[in-house]
Amino acid sequence: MAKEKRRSDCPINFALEIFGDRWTLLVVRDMMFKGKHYYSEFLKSEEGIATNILAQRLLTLEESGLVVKKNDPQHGSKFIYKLTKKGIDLVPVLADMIGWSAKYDPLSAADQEFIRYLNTDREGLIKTTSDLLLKKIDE
Amino acid sequence: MAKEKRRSDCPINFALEIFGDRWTLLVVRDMMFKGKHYYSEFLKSEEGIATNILAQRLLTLEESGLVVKKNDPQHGSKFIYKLTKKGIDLVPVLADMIGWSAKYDPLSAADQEFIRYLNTDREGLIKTTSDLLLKKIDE
DNA sequence: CTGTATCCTTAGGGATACTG
DNA sequence: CAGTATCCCTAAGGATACAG
Repeated sequence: MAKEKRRSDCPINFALEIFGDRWTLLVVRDMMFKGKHYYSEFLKSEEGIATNILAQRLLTLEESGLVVKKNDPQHGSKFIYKLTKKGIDLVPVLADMIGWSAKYDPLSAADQEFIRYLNTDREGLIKTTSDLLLKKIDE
Repeated sequence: MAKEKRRSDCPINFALEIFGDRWTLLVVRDMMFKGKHYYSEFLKSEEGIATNILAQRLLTLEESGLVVKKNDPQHGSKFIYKLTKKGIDLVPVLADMIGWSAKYDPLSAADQEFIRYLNTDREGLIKTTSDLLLKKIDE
């Protein structure tokens, strides 16, 4: 967890060093498309992330500035995790990944409405999704 | 390397199981944006991939159908690696990753012309890049 | 509920030597 | 040149227990 020297200044490498692993983007997905905000909600996702891994990824997501952790006024002792603008700006990347998988994965469980929206009005989809998330930042 | 059971049918998970690691997309990047086609060219990239890792990733990329390996008629004993349509269809994902990193990485070495093209005419950029790569398939 | 801590196993990966 | 094969070490990750 100590800060490692980056391997290069290539933008693809920069992105990979933040979310180039098999768990980080699943947590982002949960916040981005499934409206999840709580630790216990992430834990319940079907891929079955381990509690120590989840805690670790939430921490690095926070350190990278993609996520903020706040005390949740509503639920008292609970914490709430939200995407920042920097995190929300990954909507296009995730959306395109979904589109690609929907095209090539025979078993894809992608939401068909989402895919049609993506294919007919990508800009609109991204704006709608992003605006919804941006509004949540200040709640 | 044995086929593992997938963790879920989520499209994001599908994508991550193919290229959700710290090396695969760097190899794809080399083919997609740097015009690299040979093993030795990938080895030379500045991130310094190890030879065993490179061989392994090229194999899984082939198995996933993103890359094809052919004997290179020009160079005799050499092999040439090319992106397939399935691989080329990742251009939007990589392009958006580059755009995101260029925005948030202070040290980003992203090509400025590329970024301006991306921000002013994303569709055009994707089409130009993809068409170029598609033409190579049958060479 | 939200994590830490621990233990243990496996996968990832660097270095290097070697083969067709 | 294009890999394989080793060796060895570290990081990733699963299971489970426990603490604030």
